[in-house]
Amino acid sequence: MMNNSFGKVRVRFAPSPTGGLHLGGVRTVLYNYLFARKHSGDFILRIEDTDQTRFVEGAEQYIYDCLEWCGMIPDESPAKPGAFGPYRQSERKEMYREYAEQLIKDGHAYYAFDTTQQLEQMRLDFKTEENSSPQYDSRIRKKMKNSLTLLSSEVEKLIEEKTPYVIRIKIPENEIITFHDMIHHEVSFDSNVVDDKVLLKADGMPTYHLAVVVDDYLMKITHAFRGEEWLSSAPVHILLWKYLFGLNKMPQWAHLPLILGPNGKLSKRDGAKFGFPVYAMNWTDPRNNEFTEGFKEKGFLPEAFINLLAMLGWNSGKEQELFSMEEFINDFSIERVHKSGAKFDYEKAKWFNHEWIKNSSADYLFPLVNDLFKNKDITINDEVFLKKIIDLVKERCALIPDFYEQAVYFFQAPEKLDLDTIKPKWNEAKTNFFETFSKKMDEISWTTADIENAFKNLAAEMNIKPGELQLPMRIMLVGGKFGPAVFEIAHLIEKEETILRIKNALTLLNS
RNA sequence: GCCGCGUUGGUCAAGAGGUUAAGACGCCUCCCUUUCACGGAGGAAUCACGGGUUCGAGUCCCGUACGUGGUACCA
Repeated sequence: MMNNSFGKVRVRFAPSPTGGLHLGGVRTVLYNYLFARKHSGDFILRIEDTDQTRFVEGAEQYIYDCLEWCGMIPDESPAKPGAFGPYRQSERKEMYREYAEQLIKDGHAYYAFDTTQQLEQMRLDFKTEENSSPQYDSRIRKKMKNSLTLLSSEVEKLIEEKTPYVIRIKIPENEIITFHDMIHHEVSFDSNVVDDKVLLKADGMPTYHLAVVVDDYLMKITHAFRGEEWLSSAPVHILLWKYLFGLNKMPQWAHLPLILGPNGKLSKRDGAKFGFPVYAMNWTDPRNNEFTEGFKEKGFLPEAFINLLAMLGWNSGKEQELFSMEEFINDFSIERVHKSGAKFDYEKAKWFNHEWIKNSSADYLFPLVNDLFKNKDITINDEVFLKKIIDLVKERCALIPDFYEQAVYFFQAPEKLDLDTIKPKWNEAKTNFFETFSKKMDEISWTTADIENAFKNLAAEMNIKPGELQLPMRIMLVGGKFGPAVFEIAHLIEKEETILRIKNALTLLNS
């Protein structure tokens, strides 16, 4: 897909490094990434750190880590500069001013000297019932302290005296600003309800509005995808493009629908409240040590995370729900992204992960499960054995940590036995059976089939239904009512361990 | 308040004027399995509301309601 005067497709993800990367953010990256790959374009990471008061230590590195975990490495970024650097807006500070000055020269912007207090006063003074929050607009600006109301000599004087000022865009009156959005199609705004946004702040830094337009131009961005929360400020950006570079050079816009929580917009509070992660990876805010859980650490596979995110707001039109990144790249189209926000459903998210775990090989899962056990102080020496166990239990695991409960009894005797389920029906005959069975084990060649045969033959001999013995056997070995075939388990934990666990259980049952 | 955007089962969604309104998650029943899961077969459950347009509307138009975003020298 070609765009305007540029050849190659270039898209960007432009987060501000303020900490955490939530579901919606990752999905924005994803759609950018898929689009870039689909059209053999470039995927750029630009750090939008123009608000120096919100800088958070480690936040940029965290973004790289998340992108790497998800398998979406940018082609150009602060860490891997291309030909359009620098890639941090704070390092581009000097580039923005000339564009702001140009706008003033052309009559599309002006200096404003109002202090914060004066702005607050204005909002108070002009507040009415019909207008609960007055904006700095075409009507109000005539009453404020700016280069539109001041004499040019006064303006020069103020600037000479180093009076702090900002540069504001001068929104035209009575214009309908219309633009095409790849998802929403035609969107239009009345310029009379758009305010004169600050373009250049008193500290010389641009606001998002100026920076995004200038950088998208300078970086030759062809398609700009961002969250729908930006739709309301789109008219400012459109105007800026028109005044600065020409609408024909403007990237195509796509405003992505929001991802919602169980009641309304998704917040990190929802995570704590409903017990699901909202960030890609664990994040601890260095300012207050506030911890927010991540999908990675919760036990999600990155493939599953990507998969579930992609399906939240986009659909291929086919029945297929499980997609690899390659398949997504192949099938993705921005036109099929939905207009409306999607509510995040943790149950469905787990289903995706479960499917991915089931479909993953033991080789792939091994490092994750191995780490899990290591963190629980269980060292596994036999890699081949663990992989066998992984294949045996993976269909029972929705999240990686589930492997612990589902497999720990292969490595150590269960700490607690669910005796309550067998005690009511326990009797001497059963004790007798298990004692006899333990003694007979030496005669059994220790294969799953032989154990089962011996077990069933003895049950028949002693006139007990095998079914009444199998559950007790399971609880003795596993601790609870779960896990794969019980004779398979006996086979895998070996004869001595089997005898030992039966013996211990018998002691408990008869005490 | 004002402005923008949106609205198909509880959730994700297919659907682009004529369908018995797909499919998935979750829930329920049954089968498989004398465990749990996997797998298989069924089931309950939806076009926000009201007006138009049309022979015919989930699909087009208008209004209302509801949701959501913006309304910062934050992004």
